[in-house]
Formats: sequence, structure tokens, C-alpha cells
Amino acid sequence: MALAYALLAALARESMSGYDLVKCFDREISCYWIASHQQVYKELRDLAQKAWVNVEIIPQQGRPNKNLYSITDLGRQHLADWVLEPSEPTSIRETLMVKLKAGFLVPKPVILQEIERRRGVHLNSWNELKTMEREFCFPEGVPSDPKALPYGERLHYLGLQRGIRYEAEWVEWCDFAIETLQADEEVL
Amino acid sequence: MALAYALLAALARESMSGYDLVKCFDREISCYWIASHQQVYKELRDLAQKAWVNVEIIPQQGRPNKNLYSITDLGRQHLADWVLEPSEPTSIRETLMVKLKAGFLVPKPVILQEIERRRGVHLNSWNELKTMEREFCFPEGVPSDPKALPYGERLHYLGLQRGIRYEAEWVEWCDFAIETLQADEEVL
DNA sequence: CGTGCCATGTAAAGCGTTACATGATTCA
DNA sequence: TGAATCATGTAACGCTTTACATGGCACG
Repeated sequence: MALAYALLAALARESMSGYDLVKCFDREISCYWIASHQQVYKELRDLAQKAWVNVEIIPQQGRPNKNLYSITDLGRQHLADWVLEPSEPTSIRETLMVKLKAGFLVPKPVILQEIERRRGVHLNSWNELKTMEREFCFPEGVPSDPKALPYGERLHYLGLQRGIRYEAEWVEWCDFAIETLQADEEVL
Repeated sequence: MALAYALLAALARESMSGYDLVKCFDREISCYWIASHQQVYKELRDLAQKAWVNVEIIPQQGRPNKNLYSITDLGRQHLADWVLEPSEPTSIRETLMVKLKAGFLVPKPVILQEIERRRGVHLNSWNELKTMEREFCFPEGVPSDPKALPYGERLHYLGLQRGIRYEAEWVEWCDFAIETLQADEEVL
């Protein structure tokens, strides 16, 4: 359900093809919503059927036709109504925490190594998001004030911030976990 | 798939009925894995069919029979093998961030109010987890050293910590977002 | 000559949510 | 009398993932 609105939210800013939307999701939105191209294409067809978006088929030579989607007034209205509804937190499903709970079944170094690996993954994501922060929000120097951004960009910036802080928090937890586990069992 | 292992991980510590597992998930595990009773009961039947768990039907008077599940050697082996596999981060789907992206369609106070509401939700979760930290891990006074905990409890403690830090980070983001949005658009 | 980009799709299986169902017991 | 707890389930639906499919063009 929410995928439909995520697509509408992107289309509310700019008309795009499904292909472009997938790229846009991968680039800008993946830190808080991920979707496969199969999902996107299907959802767009459903949205077109409900007349929440329009399709314009743009013939191209030498490559497949492009379906250009644009939001309709009906779609914009439904999107605005949906934004007004309260939203519940995501339900988390953290595989690594389950592994931790079963961690007493395997040697400690295996667990430590897995946490270190995860630390790298999250540090990597953090770096990518930080790069996006620089490029998209503050192209003329990072320590600029987010409050000075135009309202629309500020909203987007806050989504990015959420991702940045989330990844940073993960890295910190990994450090804490490694330190906590390295302690000897025999310490009193 | 991972739900099966989450159940096995719980059963590896203590044999339980499906009903008890649901309560255990609600209490201890919900900060990193949630599951409905329908899911749990079904998965347990599937696990029993694969002989990863045993079932013992305990007749009771005045109330429904209890199916007591216990992990088998085969189940423990599969669980240990699974723990050795690297695990990918959860894919996040944050509805609130999508609403933020479409936030220019509705009045600013609506967005601010929704963020404030979410702040309350996460602060609440944080408080509950903090209570659990006190009760389960440090019953004799909080500022005790987590490194002094026995290894198994330390693993559990780290899962709880992850939840606590996650909720705390959410509250901080909400504060940051409110402050950032409250700034006038006309500021130069 | 292979890899990757452009651009879209079908089909099946797996996983999760929602609604509905039963029936006795205990507590306010 | 009504609500909560104990204890387990079925059925339908919807969302997500995985696998498979097409076909030309550009680049090295």
C-alpha cells in the first residue's frame, strides 16, 4: 500500500518513467524505502488503472518505448489525504539480533567477526549517505545551516538525516558490542 | 525463513508451547523481531514436520491442551549452521519518511504534529526497554558493568541495547526535525 | 565479443497481515 | 455480566522476493 504513495510522492515532484523511478529509489529513497523494479512497474500499472497517474507512451528508436508517468489531481488528493493519517513505526526484523541470541551455540570469534563485518557494511552506507548530503543538499560546502534550505529540500534533507543517523548508530552499537563481548567470561 | 530460526533460538534455551513463545516474543524479542501468533503456530508445525523440534501434547483440564515444543539435535545443528552465515541489514520501510517527502502537499503544522506524536511513541518504547534493562539484566542496580554479565546474558543484553539505542536515536531525530522545520522559510 | 545500460514485463513461491473461530476459567 | 487469560487454529488476501525473459545499442 505505502509503496503506491512513495511512488506518488516522487511523481508529485517530477514526472518519470518506471525505469527512472527505480533509479530514483535506488539513489535517493533507498535509505528509507526499497522496492524492486517488478514491484514498481506493477504498482504503476495499478495506479494508472485507478487514474491516480497518467501514462504517456514515448516511442524511442533503437530502444524500448518509455512509459512516462505523471500524477493526476486525483492522485495528488489521495496522497495528501494519506499524509494526514498517523503512521506507525516500522516493525523491525533484525536477523543479526536473532543470531546473537543463538550466539552461544557457536565460537565467540565467529560472532565477533560477523559484528565487525556488519560494522563495515553500515560504515559504508553512512559514507554513501554523507556523500549524498554533500552533493544534493550542500553543494557549496558542508557546514551550511539546514534551516536555510527551502522547505521542500529541508523535508528531503530530514529523510537523509534519518538514514545517516541510523547508520551511525549501527556503527556505534557494533563498537559497543565488540567491546562488551571481548571481555573475559571470568571477570568478576 | 528467519522466523523459524528465531523460534529455534528461543527453544534452544528453554522448551515452550507456542503460546509461551508468542508471549516471549512480545516481551523479550519484540524490539528486534515481531511475529503474530498465527505465524508462530504455523511455523512450529512446519518445524515439527522437518523434525527440527519435537512436540509433546500435554493434556490439561479446564483449558485447551498444551503443545510443548523442544528443539532436537537436528534443529540445533541447523540453527548453528544458520548463525554462521553472514546476515544482511534489514531493508527499512519508513512510512513517515515517505510522508515527509510528500509533506509539501499539506500544512506544516500537520507534519510537525505528526513528528511530535512519533516522538512520543518512540520515547514510550525507549522507557519500556529501559525498564526491561533494569529488571532483566541489572536487578540489583542499573549502573552495573555489562561486561560482568555471563556470556549468554551479555548476548541478550546487546540485543536489548540495540533496541534502546534505536529508540533513543529516533527521539533525537524527531527533536532535530522539529527544530529544523520550525525555522521560517523566509530566513536568509 | 562480452559486459552493462536501457526498458519493460510474467510467474511462482514465500512471507505477513487481517479477519474470524472456539470455549472454559478467573477476576472485578 | 463483561473482560481478560489460556491455547490453538483456518482462510483469504496482499506484499515481497526470486527466477526467468526479451532485445538492441554502446563501450572497451
